[in-house]
Amino acid sequence: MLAQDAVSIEKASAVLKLMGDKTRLTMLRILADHDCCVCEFVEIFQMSQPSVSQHVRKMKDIGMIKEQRRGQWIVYSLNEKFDGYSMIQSILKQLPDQDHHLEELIQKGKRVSCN
Amino acid sequence: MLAQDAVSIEKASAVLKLMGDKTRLTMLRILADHDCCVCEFVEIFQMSQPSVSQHVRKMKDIGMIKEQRRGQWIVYSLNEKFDGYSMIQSILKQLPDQDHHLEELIQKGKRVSCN
DNA sequence: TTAGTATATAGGCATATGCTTATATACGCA
DNA sequence: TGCGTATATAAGCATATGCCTATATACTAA
Repeated sequence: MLAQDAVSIEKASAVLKLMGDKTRLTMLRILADHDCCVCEFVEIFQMSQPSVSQHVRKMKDIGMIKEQRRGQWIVYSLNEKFDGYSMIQSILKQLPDQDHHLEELIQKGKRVSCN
Repeated sequence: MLAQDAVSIEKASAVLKLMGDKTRLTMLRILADHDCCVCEFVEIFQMSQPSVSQHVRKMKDIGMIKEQRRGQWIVYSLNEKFDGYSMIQSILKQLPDQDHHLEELIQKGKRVSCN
């Protein structure tokens, strides 16, 4: 059972490395509850759009998150088919939810995705 | 229950950052089953002793591992009192055991600690 | 087609990281 | 005490990382 779910050290270290950045970890924790697009992350982290795009790209490249175009926006979400998905989830569920960021976003009228 | 065990994003990202290095992650996976000293890691990773010491130091500084002098050697082990301990364990148990490294060590007659 | 918005990519820069060699410190034992 | 072994620290270097600005691309809607 454990062996079945086992992820290689190489893969795991790559995943953990990406999760070792505070910004990305927060993004992932948010994505665990809410899909988001780049412009929402820009607002939440008060960071330049290219910086957000780069963080998102790294996570997408490795397969942790997936994208779905929705009109003008590209909505990102956790990729439940990623073979490190259960590890990611087991980590994220030990972190405090980041709903305050979403609430702030809504208050500002900047929430885009609807889920 | 989750909230009780929750680790801050800051703390978690610091832990995950350290775990995001393949060498350190392997060390931790080994330590989950066997205490080890620096010279054993040097043998296992075929890496300079200062490099090993630096990896170990980072993990000790943050509190993930603890040390115990045993005569000439300093034996390192996971620190079960670390407040991210359960997160670390939940990650490590999803990784393949690294017993082959220990076996090789014993075969070479380089195993030091006895547990 | 054109303007506006969302996102991606390119290039540059400051800092962080991981490794090395050289050296210092700590302990065990003759 | 003095030597051998184990570990830590210092300094240097090459590469990686995360951020920025500038610019390109993609889509919507007038």
